[in-house]
Amino acid sequence: MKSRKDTRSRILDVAEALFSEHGLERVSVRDITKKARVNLAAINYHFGTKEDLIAAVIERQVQPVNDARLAALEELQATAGKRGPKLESILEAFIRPAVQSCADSAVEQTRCSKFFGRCLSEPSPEVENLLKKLFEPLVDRMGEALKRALPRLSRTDIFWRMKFTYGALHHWLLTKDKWLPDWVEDADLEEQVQKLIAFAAAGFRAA
Amino acid sequence: MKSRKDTRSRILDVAEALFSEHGLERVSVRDITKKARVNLAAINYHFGTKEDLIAAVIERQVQPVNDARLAALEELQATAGKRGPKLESILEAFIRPAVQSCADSAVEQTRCSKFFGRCLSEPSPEVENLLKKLFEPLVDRMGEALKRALPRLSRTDIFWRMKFTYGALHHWLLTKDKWLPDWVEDADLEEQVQKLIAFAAAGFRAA
DNA sequence: CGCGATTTCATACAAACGTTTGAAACGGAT
DNA sequence: ATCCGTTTCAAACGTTTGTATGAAATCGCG
Repeated sequence: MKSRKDTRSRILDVAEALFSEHGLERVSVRDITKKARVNLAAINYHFGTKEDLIAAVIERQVQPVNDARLAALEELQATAGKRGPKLESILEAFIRPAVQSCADSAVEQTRCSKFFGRCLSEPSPEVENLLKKLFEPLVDRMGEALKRALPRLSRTDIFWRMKFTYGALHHWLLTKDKWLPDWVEDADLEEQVQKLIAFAAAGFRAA
Repeated sequence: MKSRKDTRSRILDVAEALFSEHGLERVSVRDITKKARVNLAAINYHFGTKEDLIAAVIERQVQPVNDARLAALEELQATAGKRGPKLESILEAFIRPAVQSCADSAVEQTRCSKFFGRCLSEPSPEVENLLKKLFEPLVDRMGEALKRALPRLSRTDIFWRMKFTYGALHHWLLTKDKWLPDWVEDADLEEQVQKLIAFAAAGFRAA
């Protein structure tokens, strides 16, 4: 019972890293098993199919981030006044866990960000449904909180602006270390987070 | 000389459609040749490798959009006062051509949008370099125009906010017809364009 | 220890992949 | 009609893919 979890989680780690770096489709089960130094059959034994492995990696990556988002949101609402939490705080509750989860993986800061971004454009129907399942509750709660912070905005407007914010966040995570002109002052991560929050907050407050 | 262009462009059309729908990696040359009703070897004959075909599709899709963006930008600057074009106009010059190119393809409105979004997360180094080449001049010109419209903003800030806007645009294009809650009022395309422009403009104007 | 269940292993399989080949069909110019 | 360059074709190539198999190894437990 010891080495099972060892193999299983080693596969998950390596798969996450490789998927992040090269995309879900370009990585073969052989690439994973070789780098994880486990037998080729281990993936099918532990996860079933490659698709199931992908789902497991996504779930392990996305679930805690969205849980953290929901937790941050609840804490905000618990400590907020009768008018609910401030817009910037809500956006931070949404943005920071995604960024944080990257910093946590220590070894390679960009890994999670990249993987995070990848998921969104992988068109396999299974992945799509999984993502829908993982994000639906979050979208609902975020929508409620934002509606309270911006009562003049319609639910539809909030929905679209959430989508815009979402896109900004993920495109930033996916490409923030790429195509950087040399004249860009090397802003650290925290600074960029603040810039994004300010940008989205202003966008939400647009007339 | 007649049927050559016929075959070539039929391959390009089908490839664009299939890549958009299923992603660059999940579509095989056999899928393309079968749907285009051309011989299997036609792709290698006309384009070289599959990678070269991908590059050709991307170039055919992205180049005219970016050309239209640059043209719109130049026209704006020609007719603008001494303070340069308005922020909203600059953003519209950036956003609308991408949307327009989708509407143009008539048959399937979502096709281009999807393909557009796909390119960004396909990590092949060749694709990356091609995209860099295709976007670099646009990023430069946009940066200049925005710097004139927002003189108080640093070039770095403009760069990041352009990235955010870019992400919002492409994520919207990629997912606007997906995961739509039933309570979202069916806003038409033009309305959504205006929402995005307003959102980004406010974001750019943030303190 | 010895037994039953779990995990690892080397190997094999069929299918799908991108690409190549050489001959056949075609086009327009002479 | 003949010729030459271009384009199409059916067939095959060697890899690589995801998955399956059955035996060996390893484990916890009585």
